[in-house]
Amino acid sequence: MPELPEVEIAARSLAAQVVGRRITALEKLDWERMVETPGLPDFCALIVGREIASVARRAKWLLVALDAGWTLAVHLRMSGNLIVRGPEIWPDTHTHLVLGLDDGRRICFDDQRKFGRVRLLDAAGLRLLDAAHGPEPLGDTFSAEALGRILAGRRTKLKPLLLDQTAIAGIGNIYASEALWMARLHPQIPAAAVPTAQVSALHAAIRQVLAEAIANQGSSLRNYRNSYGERGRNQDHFRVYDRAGDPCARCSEPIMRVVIAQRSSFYCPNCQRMPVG
DNA sequence: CATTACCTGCAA
DNA sequence: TTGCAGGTAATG
Repeated sequence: MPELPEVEIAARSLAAQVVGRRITALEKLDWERMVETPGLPDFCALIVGREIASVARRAKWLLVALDAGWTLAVHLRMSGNLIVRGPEIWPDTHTHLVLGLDDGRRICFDDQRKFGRVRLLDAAGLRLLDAAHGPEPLGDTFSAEALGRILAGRRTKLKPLLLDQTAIAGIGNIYASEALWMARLHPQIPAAAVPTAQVSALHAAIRQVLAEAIANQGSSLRNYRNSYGERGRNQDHFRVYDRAGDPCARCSEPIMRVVIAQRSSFYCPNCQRMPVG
């Protein structure tokens, strides 16, 4: 479910509610596989008593910085949400991890499909997590030239490369299709075959699509909610994602759905042509 | 590169 | 009943 924009909104809405609060208890954990590291006794012992210093995002990871140098790293995967609830609301069957706070509220990790994961990392662990990901597409270092270097020499298809978190961080299945439509690039073009002018177009498209989605509070197709439990509205602005058969906004040709690297992909067969050859 | 696995729920 | 879902890791 959540890609960069959704995780960004989740981080912001969580920060607004919990920075400065102290974690007083691990009140519920009914899906132990959710905690990847450290082991459960250590996780519980280390997290209780920590104060929340800040909340940030790296790639699709939520980073909750705690005191004493620890960071709670949370990956929402397909259906996870971090939602802050008051003491009067006891969460539902999809709430698998609950952190009690010193003001009586709780941070609830809801996850219908149970793919979400958390890690409690020290500074070294955080550096490793960071180093495992490509550049932030909305960051200063992500230039058109930087994107060109990422594409150069790669024989993989363009869309799967956009989904590779070690190449570029944070892009998922929705925004890959959306950015390719905006840049008029066929999703199956070999990455190295993208013409230079189109590399610039793709760079701009990636940034525009992600920035628009953040401005719209993320996309809520099914499960996604911010940390207040509210839906995003970017799903009302998709140009191609989940719109097979609809007319292209540029040329009215019907949008196609194809499967590339085992993922649904949406594109306009007229606007997004493969170069000849 | 493709397949399978991890899970649950929903719509066709 | 089947297929599909915003992600990722582990296998041939």
